[in-house]
Formats: sequence, C-alpha cells, structure tokens
Amino acid sequence: MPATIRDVAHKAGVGLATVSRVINNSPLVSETTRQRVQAAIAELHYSPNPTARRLSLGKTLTIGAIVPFFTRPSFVERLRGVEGTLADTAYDLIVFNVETVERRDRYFAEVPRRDRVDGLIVVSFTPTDEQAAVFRQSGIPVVLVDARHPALPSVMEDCLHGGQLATQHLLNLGHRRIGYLSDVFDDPFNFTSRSRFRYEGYVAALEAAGAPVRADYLKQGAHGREPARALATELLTLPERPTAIFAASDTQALGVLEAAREVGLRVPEDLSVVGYDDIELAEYLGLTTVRQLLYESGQRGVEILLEAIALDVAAPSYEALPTELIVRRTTAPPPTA
Amino acid sequence: MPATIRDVAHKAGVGLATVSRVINNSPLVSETTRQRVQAAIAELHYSPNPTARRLSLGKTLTIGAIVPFFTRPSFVERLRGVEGTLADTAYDLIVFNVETVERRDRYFAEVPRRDRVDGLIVVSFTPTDEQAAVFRQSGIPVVLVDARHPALPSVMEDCLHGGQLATQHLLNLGHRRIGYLSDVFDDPFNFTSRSRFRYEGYVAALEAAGAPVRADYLKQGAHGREPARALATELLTLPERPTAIFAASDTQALGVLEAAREVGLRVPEDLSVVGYDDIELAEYLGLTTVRQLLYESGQRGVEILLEAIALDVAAPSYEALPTELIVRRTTAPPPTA
DNA sequence: TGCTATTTTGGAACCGGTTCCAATACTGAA
DNA sequence: TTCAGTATTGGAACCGGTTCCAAAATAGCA
Repeated sequence: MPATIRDVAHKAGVGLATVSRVINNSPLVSETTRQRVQAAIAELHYSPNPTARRLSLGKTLTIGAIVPFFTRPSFVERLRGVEGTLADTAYDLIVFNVETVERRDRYFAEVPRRDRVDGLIVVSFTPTDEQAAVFRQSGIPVVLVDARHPALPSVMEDCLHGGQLATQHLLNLGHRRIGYLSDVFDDPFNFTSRSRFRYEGYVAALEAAGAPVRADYLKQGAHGREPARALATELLTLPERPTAIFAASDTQALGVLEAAREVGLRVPEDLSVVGYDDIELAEYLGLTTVRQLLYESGQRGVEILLEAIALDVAAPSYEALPTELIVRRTTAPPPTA
Repeated sequence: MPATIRDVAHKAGVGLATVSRVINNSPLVSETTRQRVQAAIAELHYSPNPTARRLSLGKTLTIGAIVPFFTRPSFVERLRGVEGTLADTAYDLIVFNVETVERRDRYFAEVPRRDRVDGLIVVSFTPTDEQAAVFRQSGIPVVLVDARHPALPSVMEDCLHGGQLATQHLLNLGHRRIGYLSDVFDDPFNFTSRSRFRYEGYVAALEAAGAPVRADYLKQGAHGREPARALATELLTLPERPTAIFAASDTQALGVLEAAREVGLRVPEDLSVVGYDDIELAEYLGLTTVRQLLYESGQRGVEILLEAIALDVAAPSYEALPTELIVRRTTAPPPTA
C-alpha cells in the first residue's frame, strides 16, 4: 500500500498539517522542517492521493471534452490542441466521444456537473438554447470550440471570412460562374452552421464583385465524398455549368474531383475546385483549400476555460480565429478567360 | 450546492447507511423504505458525488490510455475502440497523448499508479523490460494494444500473418522479385517491431515459395511518405529492380506510388504495390493493402483490462487479431509474366 | 404470549487529503 | 529578565461517500 500523509508526518516527526504545507509549498514552514519532511517524503516514495485531494478541495481537477472526435480528422486535430494545452497543467482530460445523437444527449445531460468536471470543452456542437441554459446552470464553465452560442464563450474560425477568401480567389482568377457545394445547413448534430457561414462569405464575395448568386449553383446533401460526387455531377451537367466549385469541405471537394473526372473535365483547366479544411489528403492531391487553425482552436478553448475557472466567471464571448487560403493546383483561370 | 447523501437521509427520515444501500441497490432494504428514499432522491435531484465515492471505495473508477493518438490515423481508430467500449461502463477514460519521447517517459512514470487509474491501456508502444517491470509493480493491470511484451497481457494483430498475406498475394500473381520497404525496426518510440514481424511474414512467404530473399530488396528509413519515396526510388533504379514492393504502411506505399510515377513506371502494369493499414486514402487511391481490426483491438484491450481488474490478476497473455488482405487496383501480374 | 431467528436499520469509523484556529516557539525591544 | 509580537506548528473538523457492527424491529414458532 502506498504511503499516506500520516505516514510521512509520523516518520518526519511533525503534524500532518505541516506535511500538507510542504507538499503545497506554503511559505509557513521553516526551512529545517521542510527539509526533514522532504526527506521523509523521498524515503517513503510518497505522493499525495489525487482522489483525496479532489474531495478535500472540492474540485475535480479534471476537464471534460465532448467531441465527435473520430468522425472527421479536423476534430481530432482540435482535440489535440485541447490535450496538448492541458498536459502542462494539473488537470486531467476526460474524453467523451460522440458518434450518435443519443450519446451526445446523454453526455450533455450527465457530464456538466460540478462534481464530475471543473470545466467542459464542447467541440463542434452548436447547442440549442435549452442546452446552453443547462450548461450555464451547471455551475461550471463551458467553452465551445468550433461552434458559437450567444450565451457561452466560443472560439471559432472565421468561416465567413474563409468563404470569402475562397470565393475571392476564384473571382480574382476571372471566374464568374462559381458553384457552392456543402452539407445541409441543419443536420441532427448541429454541426454545420459552419457551412452556412461559409456560404454567407461566398455570397458576400460574389455580391461585392457584382457577380450573380444563382440558386441552381447551390447544392447540398449529406456529408461525404460520394454524396458530393453526385451533387457535383448535377452541377457539372447544368446547361450553363459553373467554371469553379467551392466545396465546404475537402472531403466534398474530393467528390467534386471525381465527378469532374467522370464528366471528362480537366482540373484546373476546365474546372477550378476549392476545398475547405486542408486535410492531409489535400496536400497530396494539390487541392486548393482553406486552412483553419485547428490545433490553436482547441488550445484557445482551454485557455479561455482555465481562465474562467480561475476567475469563476464564464462570460459569453466570441473569438474568431483567422483562416488562410492555401493555393495549390486545382485552381486556374476559367477556360474562356 | 448539490444535495449530499445526508440531505437525502434527513429528508427521507432514515440513516445515511440506508440511503447508501438504496443507491447501490443492496437487497438489504425493505421495499417501503426504498421508495421513501427514492422519492427524497428525486425531490432533491440528488446524485452521488463521484469523488467521494472513489475515495471511499479506494478505486479511481478511471482507466488511463497512453496513446500516440494523433500521429497516425490508425491509433485514433484503436483509441476509438477503447473509448467506445468504456462508454458503457462506470469508468471514465483519461487520455494521455504522446508525441515526444519525453512525454512518453513522463506518462510511463506518472500514470501507472493505484491512486491515479484502476487500469491502463498502452497503445502502440512496446515497453522495455524495465518499463514492463514498472508496470507490473504498479499494482494495476496494464494491457498492451498493438504491441507485445512477454510480461504483460497484449492484444496485437497478427503482423506476421499480415506480411505473409501480402507477400503471398504477390507471389500468387507471379512475382518473384519483391521488395520490402519499412521504417527502421527500432525507433525511439519502439513503435515498429510491427514492421519487423511483417518482414518476418514476408520472408516466411518467400521462403515457402522458394523465392529469393535479397538483402538489396530491403529498404528502411524514417516513417513518412517522403522518406519512403526516396527509398523506393533506390529500389526502382536497381539494375534488377523488383517487380513488386510491399510497404509496411499505406503512408509509405504512397511514397512508393510517387516514386513509380517519377521513374516512369505504371502501376500495376510495371510495378505492383501493396500497403498496410487500409487508411482512408487507400480506398480513394485503390491501393491494395492489409487491413487490421483496429477498433476491435482497442475493444479487446479494454475487455481484457476490465477482466483483470475484476479478477485482480493481470496474467501475461497474447492475443492475435486476424488481418485481411484488401485487393484493389495496385497489384497485377509482373510485366514479364 | 414469550422467546429466538431473521430482517432492517443507523451510528460511527474510515478513505486521505486541506485548512481553520488555537497553542507553542521564537524574536527583539524594554 | 519580561513581555508583546511574529513565526511555526499540530489538533481536529471537514469533504461525501461506504461499510462494519451492534441495535432495533419484525417474523416465526412453540
């Protein structure tokens, strides 16, 4: 059995309060006593029991992260930012992976409790107003990463700007007929108001350039390469097909590339394609895309959370992370230009 | 402040021991008392404080997972198996991500402690004998997933068989000059005895078929596409180049494909390529590869761990998970055949 | 009805820390 | 040398559960 603080106190010939002070390096201990206690600690290989500490302090010294972390690589990268930032603190990270709506609801109900975690990071889920209210009433700070709610602190990349960047790039190349392809704006997970913001950026860029925003150039479907391929085929067989397609994710951009191949269009000569996310594959395939600060988003989320814990307030806030356009080999001037 | 067990006891007019019995549905409570207590619990929205429970029980109700989880997609998939299996139990999962040797050593030293976790899953690290000894002395069960050590319970795919499968496939197609490309057998993380086992499978298959095992057909270097590309180029510019290359990972197989393209060899007409892992990209590119039961490996690891915790013994064991050959479009008979 | 056997029940100790508060040990000045 | 004032120290209560053990309540049987 491991040594307890009482064993140390006994061996060092001091009271337990003194040992506790040494452990938490309080200045209220004389140098000689400190050394005596430290010798005892070393001799007994003592290290404080975390559970007892938690109970006594009334804190869990634990941060929870609710993440759909396996469904897309970008979530994993954000989680990595969370883990990496927490690793240098005294907090443990408990991971709650969500792959179904049921699991999400279960975690949303069970995890945000004072005696379970000291703070909670929620990645890529936009809570409903009721859920946000539950978070607020839980008494622990909850920070959203890659999502946004007016009642909660949020860190999110600037999708609107990202959409603008991508579209502007295509406009600069001379494109005027630019399609937009994404998953549906409202899915059961509430993932994707992101693609809505990207769409808004797309629209803003088009309007600023005086280019038409055509309803038949907007295609939406389930997430994934295959559905995107089908949608892209529809776009590319329109009587007046777009000369460029902006896909709301790289995965979907892959579907677009496939569709182009099938239809017999060369990329980028006949068709320009821009993705979003900059997944590993994007570099391999030379896909022009928008890169987000994924790791940093998790990092900032944790920083905000730890601050909220320290100050015991979690004021709603919104922090936008910049995005960056990565120009590779799938974009070029339109064929007629 | 949330209600405590004493609040419930007071409200229900019973002693705390009785409330505790109701919570842990002990049979030693009369039906009427049980209902009275349950009413009080419901009314106060009581739920037991996990930290207090842990301290009292002397268990952490927590499982730790030390994983290099972001460095490769396959690790994430295994971790997913761990998380998914734990989600239906009373255990929390604390994740320790390792990206540097320092972090690994720190976690190996700090995490396997009775008062920290009840059990530990170590993914994709082969411990040294000293490390294994530390694990055993920690007093908590430690299960290796995707690694193996004679002193510890281990779950690992049958690499040898995987290597055999891939090589046999190429032999069946008529290849006799088959190269093997992998990372070095010993790296600082001790990841890769896996590629050694795969190599052994490769050798076994060649020998069984009476095909030559040539030293100049074995190339090793750092993991990653780029180093693999360089190594493959060496292989492909040999005076008598191999007609097929078996790469120890899909990532490295990508490098082989690039090298083939640069050297002007068509795949699979001039060169057959087999990878290992079946990463997402493999399907996209039509890469023939060996698939492992990644999710299942994490799952089995947890099952073994929970059993060891329940029985309070962690006998060394080794469980091999089957592998499967996925034939796609990068393998064909050799050009001369 | 009386007495033992069996259920139920509650008190109190315990898990291993932290911290308030009073007690003790020092310090320097008078 | 005495005494106030400060620096150290230790005892005990507390965090919120679980569980041993003895006591109380009920049941069963003569």
